[in-house]
Amino acid sequence: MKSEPDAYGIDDLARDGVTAWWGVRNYQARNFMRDQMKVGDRAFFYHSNCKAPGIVGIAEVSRPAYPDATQFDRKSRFFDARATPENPRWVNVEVRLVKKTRPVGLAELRTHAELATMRVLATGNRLSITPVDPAHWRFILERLMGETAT
DNA sequence: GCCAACGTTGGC
DNA sequence: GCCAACGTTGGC
Repeated sequence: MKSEPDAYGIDDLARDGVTAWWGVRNYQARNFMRDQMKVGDRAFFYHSNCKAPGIVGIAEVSRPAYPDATQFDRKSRFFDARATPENPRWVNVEVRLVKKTRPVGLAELRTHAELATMRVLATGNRLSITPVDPAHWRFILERLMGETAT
């Protein structure tokens, strides 16, 4: 899950403990939240569009997809006139911080052939949420972070 | 700040 | 349904 640290970084999540992943306005990313992300699923927290892009922590889904309130808020930049409470268009999940990790930078990720097919590393990838292959998950956790995969 | 890549919009 | 134009993302 990508976030710009200037907007909401790992330290914000460390402070809040739990946060709603609102503001996603991309259909593919929405569908991942709506159709695939289950409570207890884990995710890498990735800092994007910043000086040192990369993975900085691990988060866990704490609430499944539900309508994103900002789509109904006329004052929000995420307002969507086509969305109604009866027919919401956008959803968000909630995630909690599992732990901060050492930063595993994008450049470092790219050096590992084992991770070459990671979606988040694909050229031109702009999706804020991408699935992580279990083998990639384990590799990063065990080999790059020195954690025990669960 | 630049620019490549991508998703969305809207004219036709 | 095609596709050009546009806006956004995000690494560098």
